[in-house]
Amino acid sequence: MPTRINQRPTQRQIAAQVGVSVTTVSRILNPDESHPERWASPETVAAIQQAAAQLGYRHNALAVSLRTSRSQTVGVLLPVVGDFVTASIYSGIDDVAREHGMTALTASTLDEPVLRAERTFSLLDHLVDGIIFADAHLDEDFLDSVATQAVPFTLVHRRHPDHVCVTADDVAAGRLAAQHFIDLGRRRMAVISGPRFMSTGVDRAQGFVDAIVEAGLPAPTVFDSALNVKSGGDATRAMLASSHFPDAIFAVHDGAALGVLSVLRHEGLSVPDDVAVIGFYDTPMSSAMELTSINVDLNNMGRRALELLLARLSDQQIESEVCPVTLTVRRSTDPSLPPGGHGPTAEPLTSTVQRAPHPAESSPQHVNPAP
Amino acid sequence: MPTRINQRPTQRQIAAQVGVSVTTVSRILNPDESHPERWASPETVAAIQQAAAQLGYRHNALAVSLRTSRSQTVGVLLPVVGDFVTASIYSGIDDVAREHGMTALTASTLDEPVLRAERTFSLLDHLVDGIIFADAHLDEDFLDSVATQAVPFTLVHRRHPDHVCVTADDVAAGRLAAQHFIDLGRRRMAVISGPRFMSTGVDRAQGFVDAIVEAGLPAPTVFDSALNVKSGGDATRAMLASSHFPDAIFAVHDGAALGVLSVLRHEGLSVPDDVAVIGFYDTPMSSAMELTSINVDLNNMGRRALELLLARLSDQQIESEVCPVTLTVRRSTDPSLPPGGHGPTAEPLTSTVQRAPHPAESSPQHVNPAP
DNA sequence: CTGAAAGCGCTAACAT
DNA sequence: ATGTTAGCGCTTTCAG
Repeated sequence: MPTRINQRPTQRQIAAQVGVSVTTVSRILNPDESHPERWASPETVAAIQQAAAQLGYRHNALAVSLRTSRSQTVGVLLPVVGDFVTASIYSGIDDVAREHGMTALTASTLDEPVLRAERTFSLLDHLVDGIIFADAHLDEDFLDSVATQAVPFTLVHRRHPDHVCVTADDVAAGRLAAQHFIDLGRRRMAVISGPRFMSTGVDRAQGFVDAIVEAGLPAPTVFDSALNVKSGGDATRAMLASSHFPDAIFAVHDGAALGVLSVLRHEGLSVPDDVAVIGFYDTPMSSAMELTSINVDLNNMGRRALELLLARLSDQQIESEVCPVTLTVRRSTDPSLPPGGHGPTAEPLTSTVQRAPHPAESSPQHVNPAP
Repeated sequence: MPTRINQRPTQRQIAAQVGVSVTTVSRILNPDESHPERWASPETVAAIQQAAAQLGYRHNALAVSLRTSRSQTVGVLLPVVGDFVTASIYSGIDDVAREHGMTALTASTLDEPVLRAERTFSLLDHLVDGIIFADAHLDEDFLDSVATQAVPFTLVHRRHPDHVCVTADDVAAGRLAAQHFIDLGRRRMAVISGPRFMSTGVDRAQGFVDAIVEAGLPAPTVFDSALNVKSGGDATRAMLASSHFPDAIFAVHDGAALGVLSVLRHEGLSVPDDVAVIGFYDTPMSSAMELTSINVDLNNMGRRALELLLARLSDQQIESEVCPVTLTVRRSTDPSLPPGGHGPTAEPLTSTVQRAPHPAESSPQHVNPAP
């Protein structure tokens, strides 16, 4: 029984107990793939394994890292923790990390350069084997300075022209939204983008504007925003106050789109009759609010970002990847769809435009009388 | 200029460059609080500091930890990463960690016992100085087994009877919701709680039921749910299908409340005329949806959880803490309030019940014509 | 004021 | 099949 209460058992303890050297213990506890398995006699192996189990031995990750100068750890820099987008990306990263017996250390940077540098260095202090940046700024040169260090990295979600990244096909997404509005016969478009340093908003807005201009329609107005509920609402109020009132709004973030819907509703405007709205990320809120939204597999983007990084750590050549996007149509653009929408969010299919499925019947609910 | 491209500089390099021993370098780079500053001659100090700066020296956190058996690191176990609640708690923890020059390592457990154990051990392998569990289960004994290790821990958000924790005043919150409904003249109440192993839902439902029964009203029905949009909607449909249709629903999570609102709306029911709704956590969505919600300072809960843990690490005696809750009233219970609600979420005041402020005028919006 | 020596827990040549 | 030796980068007695 592992009744030890204070000290983690060491290989030395095992060695002493079994009567062998620490080297042997180390070898047994780290079965080397290359050499079959004749590193020790069956008895020794058994004895060591039994002692290890009995003492509750666990590797000291720090000692191993120090010795091997490989920490089996990757750092992940997130702009914020706790929003649907970064959480989904992180989740994919974390899955891959676990599959490879690695640990993902996270840090949030709030998109503040000082904090970002501080946290990056902190990760490096912990000898991370690599870093994934989910908070790249288009205009920054910080990443170049990181490239100076011996630690490889990849970017995810937001791109930077000079580095390997895994992004959504943001330009295509913008075009997809534009085409949908055009198909619906809308003429006066607006797009709520994000800060200029985020490639996501910039690229989406670019694709949106391009497609509309190419269609011979008036160029849409682009609003910068902070990509949250409040700023989405603010942007909408600004639109309402302007002379150029739109009949279609594309918000590059569902949070902002919620702000849009909320303000429109309270101004007595009908969605989609007066204004059609498209959001981004197809969050659970999208389906609850029946919001047409663009879907991208964020989880998989995270996965790929780490997989690329690991490939890079194995000295493979790696290249940027662009992930496909789809449009899930709901009642915020197409009132002919059946109401509801509390079923599971539509799965992305092979086609780029799909209808939301008829909401699934509610599963039988376990009801409990009050105690 | 730090043009090194491959190796982190070590104290040995500095020592060699300056012409002193590593011991001296170490002393200078770790100014000891107790001894004023006469550890080295001013020249040596200057030379070392200059060399360190020039080489871009940084501590090797692993080596330091291994030597001192103090990692300046705490582990945080979250049920999920990426939801508003855990993110807010984590944010408070992270702030305190930074203030103390520590690093917070996170891991998500999805409330799965196997994953939780695995991740906890992984944290211990990294020699964390302490752990904060945000994912306690009421019925588990896993924490007891962790207590066997030499690593101290605290709980946050969810409580466990046997361990120190920082929680919201969940029972009071339930009573607050009940009293508000009672004041509004509602009679047929329901509460959407969470899984039975979460103290949060259990305690809130308990307070809610108690207050209602004490008021001489019929005991509310308690629905278990997964505390997300879909399950909130499912529970609502179950209510609609039952004979006991409520005129007031308390959901112990805003996500579930969104599902409630969504289903009610599509069933053609008016909120709050037909059904009043109260949510929990006062998320940004609350104000966008004009949802009356209970507010608790999650960020501060996180702060306190780590502050208590640090106190514990300094051998101080620590005790559980309960954080106050407030009710922010919006139109989902009180239609007399002005419409809107896109302003900032109401700040909790000293009183326990407050009205949402009149929505702030939208700040001037920076509008950019399309490029 | 400074240095020599020991060692945290572990792995990796290099023996034998 | 196993042990010896050396050392990752750092801190910490203990001597000078």
